[in-house]
Amino acid sequence: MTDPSSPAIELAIDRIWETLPPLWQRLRAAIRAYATENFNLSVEQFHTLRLVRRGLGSVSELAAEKRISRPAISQAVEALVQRGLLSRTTSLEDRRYIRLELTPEGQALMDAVYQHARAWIGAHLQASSSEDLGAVIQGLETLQRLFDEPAA
Amino acid sequence: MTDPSSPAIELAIDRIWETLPPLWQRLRAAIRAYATENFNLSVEQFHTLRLVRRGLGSVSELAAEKRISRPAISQAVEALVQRGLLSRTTSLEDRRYIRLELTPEGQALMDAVYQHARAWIGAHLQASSSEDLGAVIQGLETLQRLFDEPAA
DNA sequence: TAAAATAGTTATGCAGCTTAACCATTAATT
DNA sequence: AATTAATGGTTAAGCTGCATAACTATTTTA
Repeated sequence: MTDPSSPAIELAIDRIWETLPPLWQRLRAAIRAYATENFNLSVEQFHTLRLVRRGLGSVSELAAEKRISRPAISQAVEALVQRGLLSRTTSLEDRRYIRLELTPEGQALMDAVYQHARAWIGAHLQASSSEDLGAVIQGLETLQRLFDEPAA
Repeated sequence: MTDPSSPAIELAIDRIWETLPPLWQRLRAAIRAYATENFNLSVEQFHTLRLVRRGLGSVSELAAEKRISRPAISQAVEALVQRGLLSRTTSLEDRRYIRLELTPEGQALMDAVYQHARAWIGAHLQASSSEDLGAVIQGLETLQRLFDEPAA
């Protein structure tokens, strides 16, 4: 444990502010440039499909993960179903529950976009030493662990 | 330099994907909960004010930093000027240029919200060892450096 | 069996972004 | 010096993504 107002914490807070928002903006911009142009897919739609691909299989789960309302996800899912990228299947055990899955077309589209996003990230990481990569990986792992749960 | 398709790069890419979006979502949610409730200020408005506070002083600079269109920033700025949080001053040297500044009220509001956001981050970092903090700081510094420029 | 909880949708409205078209001012071209 | 191009900013119209409120359908609980 560390003193709440220690200089190290202050430093980390500033670093988070200076790094996270711009990096996220850039990643979004890179995806937007590719996905909208080639597939007419928005960043948020990509994000939603990505979570389904990762195994989140219902409106409620998606809403919780993205920290937005269920209606918002419901509408986003509807559009993706209309486009044939997602499928909805009512569960037989619990008929309230509607399972979401990528269609084959959705799969293929995600493979392409995800591939491109990885290439974009990879292009930046190519200029890095192995020490750099280690630092990035370890720093992000630590961040993930620290922020995974609600604050103490 | 590292091989573009090395396992370490792949690992870093996955880690970025798994960490960045959820962390950003959570930070946004924390700001939203506080800033909208107490000041009726949206996350994007906060973000814009924050950049002005950091020294970005024109519509074009803000648009470039946020990677969005000038009209979008222009409208956002207009709303903030209406609310008395930002001031616009036409430059005397170059009369196309309109300098943006926080008003005293804007300053005060930013101090309060920023303070709260820092507290939110700090609350998570309290549970961290000094090694954790070091890893976070170094990892983010490295990320910032690697992504600061366009990809090679 | 009635009440409460859970999963999802529909309706309505607002905020924030886009592109296209525009004005004003300054810099570059000739 | 006059014309053209570039820069900084705004206005207009339209779309996406989000919110809350109110609703249906199903399952759980009391």
